[in-house]
Amino acid sequence: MKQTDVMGKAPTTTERRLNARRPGRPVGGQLEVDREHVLDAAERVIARDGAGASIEAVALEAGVTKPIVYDRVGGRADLADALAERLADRMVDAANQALQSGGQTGADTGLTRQALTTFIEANLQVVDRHRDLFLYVTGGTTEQTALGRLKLAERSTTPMTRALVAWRRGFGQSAEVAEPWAFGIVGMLQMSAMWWLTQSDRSARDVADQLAELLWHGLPGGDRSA
Amino acid sequence: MKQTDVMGKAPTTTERRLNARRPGRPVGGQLEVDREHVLDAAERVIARDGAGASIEAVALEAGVTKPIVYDRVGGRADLADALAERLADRMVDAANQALQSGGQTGADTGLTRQALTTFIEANLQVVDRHRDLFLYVTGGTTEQTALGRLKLAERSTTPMTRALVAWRRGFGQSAEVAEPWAFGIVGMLQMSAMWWLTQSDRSARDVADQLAELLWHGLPGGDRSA
DNA sequence: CACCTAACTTACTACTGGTAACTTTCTCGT
DNA sequence: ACGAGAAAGTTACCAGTAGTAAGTTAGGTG
Repeated sequence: MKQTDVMGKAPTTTERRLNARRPGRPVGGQLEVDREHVLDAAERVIARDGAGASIEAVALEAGVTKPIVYDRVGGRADLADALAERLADRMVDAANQALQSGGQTGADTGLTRQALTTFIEANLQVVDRHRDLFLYVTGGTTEQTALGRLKLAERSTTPMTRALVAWRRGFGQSAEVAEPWAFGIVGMLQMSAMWWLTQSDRSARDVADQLAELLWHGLPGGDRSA
Repeated sequence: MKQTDVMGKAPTTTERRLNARRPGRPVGGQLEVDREHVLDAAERVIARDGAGASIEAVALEAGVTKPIVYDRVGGRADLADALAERLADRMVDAANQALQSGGQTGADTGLTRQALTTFIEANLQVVDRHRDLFLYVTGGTTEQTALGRLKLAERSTTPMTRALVAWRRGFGQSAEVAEPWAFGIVGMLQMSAMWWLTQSDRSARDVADQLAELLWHGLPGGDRSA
């Protein structure tokens, strides 16, 4: 598998570069391997090999060597961070799309209970579709990645915080609760997703509806007495 | 497993055993190093060195060698599991104690908003007191430990699920929501704790009160219109 | 007493994240 | 035009970790 003679054909730069096994600066400028390329490869590896994927496997899948990965995306914690942002964006997008196709505009207009259910269900389905990525991102032993988990949350919560601020202001109520509420809700969604994925056989819609019920009416439910 | 209580005939049996550096079966029966001893050592190491503590460090702190740790508690995932159970128990205890000293009995009688705040605050304070243990337990890359995180949740949720079932039944409502609600609430608490520990300078009581507000009245707040 | 088993310790494997050192190509000032 | 230095790779390596196999001694048993 060692084709040392390079001059035979003139393959496209990509081909030759990715197979370059000899050290030294590559001919013809920089490798067209950027951050996104590596992140895509990482997602593929994680989807294939599970959440325990190693940096080396990512480099192999991306067709580059390890130091390239470190140059493009940074260390393992940074990789998890970047993937967390992607996943969070996908969740936000899915939720927005679901809300729009349902006739709800989500953030700007009044939030309804129905919209809340839709939002939660969309989130569950994204987690379901990217199961191992979710595990990879929410895992991580070092303190760095523990904070990275917060970053995923932050990315998810930023739009939610904005929506909550507007929502509360619309009722003339203090918006100070917006941030803890947003983090709390995201935590609820993450844990529920984990439970749903591994221990429950209910439908996503059922779980979403039940969580929406809690978030909308609160613990005492519709008719409270205490 | 019985810890063979050796007579005190030989002074410092423990001392000599723990310092035994020569291979072979120890004199005077089995080492009185049981699971609890190792778990205690693990907690000390984590409190001292942070969440990145290694098995080897745990073994050293416990005064034993690595295979002993593997024999007594199992691999790294099992260790995290066991510590998770301990932490969860401590949380439940703290919450119950706070509720009782506040005149509330928590699970059996009617739950009030005030009791909910107390409950949440007690949880936050336990996490604060065992910061690195919390990080250690909620971390972990492998799928095993990811499920272990669920185990922590499960241990916390079991009493809560029971309470919720009773609570809902008391209102003549379906108790099917109890399990997802319990997991969701625990997730909310975990994420909120993380946020509070690392990014917020509010008091535990304030955060607890704000989360209780959400869980009690729901998103629309006291006066809803939508 | 000889031998087998229990209960350790030592020493090792396999792997991982991360980095230093080296090699080649490009660029640019003189 | 040409040589020095910067740029952009690859190789080879290091340190540390989870987990285990093999070796060693004390205790029990026919």
